[in-house]
This record gives sequence, C-alpha cells and structure tokens, in this order.
Amino acid sequence: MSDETIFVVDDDDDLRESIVEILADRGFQPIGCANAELALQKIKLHPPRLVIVDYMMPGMGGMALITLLKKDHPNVKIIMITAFSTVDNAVSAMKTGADDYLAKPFRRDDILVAVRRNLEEQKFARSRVEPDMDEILACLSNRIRRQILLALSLKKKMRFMDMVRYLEISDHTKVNFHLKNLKAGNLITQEEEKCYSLTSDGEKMVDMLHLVAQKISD
Amino acid sequence: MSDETIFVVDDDDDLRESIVEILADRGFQPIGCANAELALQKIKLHPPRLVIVDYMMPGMGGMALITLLKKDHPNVKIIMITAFSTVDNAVSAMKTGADDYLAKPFRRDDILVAVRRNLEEQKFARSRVEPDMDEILACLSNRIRRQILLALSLKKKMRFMDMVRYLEISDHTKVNFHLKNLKAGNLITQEEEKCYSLTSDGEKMVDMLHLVAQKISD
DNA sequence: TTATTCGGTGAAGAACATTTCACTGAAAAG
DNA sequence: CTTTTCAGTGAAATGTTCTTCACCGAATAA
Repeated sequence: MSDETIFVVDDDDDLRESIVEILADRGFQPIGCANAELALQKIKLHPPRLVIVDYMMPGMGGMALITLLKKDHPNVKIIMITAFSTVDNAVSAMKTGADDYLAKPFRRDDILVAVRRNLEEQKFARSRVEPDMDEILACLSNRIRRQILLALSLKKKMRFMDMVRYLEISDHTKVNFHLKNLKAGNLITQEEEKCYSLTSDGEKMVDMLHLVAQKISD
Repeated sequence: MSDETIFVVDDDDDLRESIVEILADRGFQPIGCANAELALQKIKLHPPRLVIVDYMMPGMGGMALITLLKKDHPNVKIIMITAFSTVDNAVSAMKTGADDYLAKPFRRDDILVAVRRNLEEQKFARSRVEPDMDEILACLSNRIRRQILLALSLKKKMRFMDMVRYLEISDHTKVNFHLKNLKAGNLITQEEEKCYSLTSDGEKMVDMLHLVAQKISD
C-alpha cells in the first residue's frame, strides 16, 4: 500500500472525475474506477490505504465491494458516499466495514476533511498495534531471563551472587548480562541495598508465563 | 550444584560416617556435617543436588533446616532420616519439603536406592521444565510471524502471494522465511492447494497472543 | 509465443543476541 | 594486612536470526 494512493469507485463519471481532481490537487494520487469489478482487480495489484466507494452502482454494489475489500485488506479505510442517504443505510454501511459516510452532494472540503481524518486514523492504528509486544516477547524468549523472573517472584528480593548460585551458572557476568537486560526492559529493579526485585510489569510477566505454560500443556 | 555432591547432616557421628562411607563407595561425593548450622554455611558455598537430613538434632532441627534449604534452593532434593518415625512426622516432613523419608535403622541398600531414585527424579524434573517454551516464545517474538498467525486466524486459509500483499512486505522471500519458520514450529500447515492455514497449535498461539496483549495493556 | 505472476530455493551478508574473557574497586573475612 | 568474595564494566568472539540477492521452474495472461 503506497501511502497516498486513493481509489475512487463511482459510476457517475462527472462526480468521480471531480473527486479525483480535488484529491490530485492536494497531492494525493487518486485512481478512478467506474465499477466495483474493475476496482477489485486494480486494488488487488496495488492495495491502497483508502478507498472511496459509491453506495449504488450497476453490477456489484458498494456494499458488496466493501465486504470483499475488508476481507482481503482489513486495514484499508473506506469512505462511502451516497445520494440516497438514510440513517439505516449509514448504519448498515458502517457495520459492513465502511469507516466514514458522506451524503451527496458534499462540498470540496467535506471530502478532503474525511480523507485526511481517515488517513490519520489509519496511521495511528498502524503505529499503535502492539507497541511493546516485540520487546516483551523477545525478553521472555530467553530461558535464563525467565528463570530470573520466576526466581524473583518466588523470593521477592535477591542479591546478585545469590541469584548466580540459584541459577547454577558459573559465569556471573552472564547472569549480569540478563539482569541488565531485564532492568532495561523495566521488568526488575535494583534499589535497596543492591537487591534485585520485580517491578509491577515484571509481576505481570510472571503471571503471563504461567498462563502461557498452562496454554501450552493443553 | 555439582552433580554428585551429597550433604549428610546428622549429629550421630557413627551413623553419619557410615552413610558417608556407603555413598563414597558408590562414587558419590558425600560431605558430612554434624549440625544444621554448619550444613547451611557449607551448602551456601557449594549447593548440592541432594541433602540427607536427620530429623532430630541439637540446635536447629531437621525440619527447620529443610525449610531454609527449600527456600534458597527449591530444586534440591531432601531425604529425611529419623529414629522416631511416625506417620504424622513423615507427612509433616514431606509437607515441609522433604522428598523422601527413611526410618532408622535402615539397610545399606535402602539409603542407596533412595539417593539414586531422588537424583533420577531431579534430573527428570530438570529436563522437563518448560520443554518448548523457548521455541514458542522465540517464534512469537517476531512481529511478522505474529502478523501471519493473526492473519490466518482471521482468514482460515491464505495463498502465498495473498499473504505477502496482506502483510505489505515487498520481498516475498522474507515472508517465505517466516512461513517456513512457522511450519517448522508446527504452528501452520500448507496442505490443500498450497494454501496455508493454522494448525491446532497455531490456534492456541493466537489465543495466547490475545491473552498476552490483554495482560500487557493492564 | 512471450511476458508476467506465482511460489518457491539457497547462499551471502547484515544485524542482533549471547557468551567469554580480562580486568576493576569495594567490602568482608582470615 | 593479605586474601577472598561481591558486584560489576567493557571489549572481543561467537552464535542466531533476519534480510537481501540472484535465480528457478510452473502456471497463467496478453
């Protein structure tokens, strides 16, 4: 999905061209399609971030189109436009997967505002998806680090060399490496008298480990 | 914990020396201690896999000792020996953390059998701990692989290039790499008509991802 | 028929994670 | 007062994982 490509699917040539022009003016890269079938073909080859769909079209209608689109590209934003706007239509469009809904006739700015808002929302959604999941799972993917967390959940506080002995690892610098790692991930702290202990995030991780272990063993 | 070191904690010099001798004969490396306090000191410096503890001793008793031992070394195996054996004592010893319980007087072989059995059990416990946890968490620690799993949980079946487009990754060989990875981990299969789909393990992983996501976001 | 898309493989290298090594200064024990 | 233990640091070596590149044959479309 290239960033600024936008499909405009409408059988009304005048309206479609006019929307394309408005968008092109503002630096977007609109691609017009006169019907849903053509749109599906082109979109398959070059999925956009945003699609503007007319409600009523000969052949496949707008509702059918957005159903198919959302199935293949759940992240794409869809703005539905329609001449026969009713509350029911709007609601069912939104339920089907449309992200916004504009009644014709609309002003030049209406469509631009809607487009910008939806692109923004998408950017946000894109960045929000699992912000720390990566870090956390990477952290837990190491056996030694898991052992440290479990040890701390058992004992609350441990001094460095106690931990080393507990883990039965001869090289204490190795343990130190993983402790630093966990400290960096904010799962443990080392405050009072050099003692290590779990943070609240660390406790959550321990909970999770138990959940995971349970899941794994059916 | 060196593999074959065994502590023998008993105030009865004759019995202690006799046990030490029996064990040494069989290639173990027994270390005798006449009281619990001394044992704790030595064990701290060199934690063993197995400790044999007398129930009744002047100063710190055997029960107190195993409580402390299990606190610092939950994995150590403890065999309790006692002259005044009752069911109640046996039960409470086991509840406190003893792993085995022998009534005096016992034959040379009784102690050897108990020692060997407990060392075996420990070896087993040691290897059993989270057998695949490593693999699984490593697998989930990659964002692309998580996305693939989620995509498949959404669509049931996907063909290769559909997946590539869905993920919006330009290099299809990269996607292939992760698909192979997931296949190797038995989380997805590719059976009918080249379509990829989740295995039952894969579905469990998806469940887990949701659990984890929930946990993380408080 | 020719080009394009699909669905790969395998090798090389970059990037990242982990381990090992050599060394430190501070505190505690002997 | 000397030695040992504690609790580190930082660099280098190693190991693993991930990405990129170059290529392939089969199927499909133009």
